[in-house]
Amino acid sequence: MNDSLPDLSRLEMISLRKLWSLGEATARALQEELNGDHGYSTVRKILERLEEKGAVEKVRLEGKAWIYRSTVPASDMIHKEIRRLLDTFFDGSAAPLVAHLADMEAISPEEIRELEKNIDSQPDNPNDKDAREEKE
Amino acid sequence: MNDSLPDLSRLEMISLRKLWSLGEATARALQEELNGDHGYSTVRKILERLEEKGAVEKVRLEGKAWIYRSTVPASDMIHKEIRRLLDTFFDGSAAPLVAHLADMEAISPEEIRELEKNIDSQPDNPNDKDAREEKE
DNA sequence: TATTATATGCGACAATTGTCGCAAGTATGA
DNA sequence: TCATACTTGCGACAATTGTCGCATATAATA
Repeated sequence: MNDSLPDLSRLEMISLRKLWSLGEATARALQEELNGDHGYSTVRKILERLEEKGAVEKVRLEGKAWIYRSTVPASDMIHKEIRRLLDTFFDGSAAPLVAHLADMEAISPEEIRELEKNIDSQPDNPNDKDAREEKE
Repeated sequence: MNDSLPDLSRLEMISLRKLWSLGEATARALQEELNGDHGYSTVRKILERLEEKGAVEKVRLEGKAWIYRSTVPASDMIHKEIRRLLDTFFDGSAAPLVAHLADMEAISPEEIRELEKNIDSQPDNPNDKDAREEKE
């Protein structure tokens, strides 16, 4: 039901993902988790914006530094992104994605075929817009 | 192979995708294909930028209007985007994506299990000697 | 041919995104 | 207690993205 998940930029998404993995972290810890690909100030700004967007919260202080934690369920956000990819490239249907996955990963064709059958028989993807339906 | 695919914005991606479907199209036709969600000037600007990025070319004139066509293979671009999603959320591995897909689409568990096995046995995860985690 | 649509080339702009720098506050150890 | 190390709070900026408007050019047609 979380259709109110915030829109995040690519870097914000990557950062949030790291937070999910870490559980919680200081800006410094996150910066390190990002392999130093981004400066400390940059990471702090990202965290600041994630907080503004309501995707993260300052939990408490560890010494002098704030500790952050994600406030959005990983699965919800991931589903939303998968949905976006599905909508963008395949009119919302999952079967073509699996086909591409097979092409990329060389998954055995038989299983893919069965899988596709199952996906196609699902009453879940009208062309797009909102077909937000879940069960959690 | 084509790692030199241009980085496109969300709207540019959506537009390019429509061009793949249409084969080729004028700015006007594309604008209509986008369901009027975006103004004519906006669509023209998107096309202009896609051309600057080398993702699209002006093919010829139809009357007074330019006709555009994608210059990048759909599959390459789609693979790149799938890869991005995989890298962002699953350290590059496809199995978790399929699991989420199953959760979203209610694909039968058995087939997913087999599929996952196949994906995991593939040599697809170079740079990331990652860790397996999440899935709540 | 003069009018009327419709395109084009370009410029403009606000919002978003990725990047930093710096003054000022604070925990810690010498 | 003071210096050192590390934080925070903010501001700044350039690049990107999404959106348009307008003057000019041109095809269609009255």
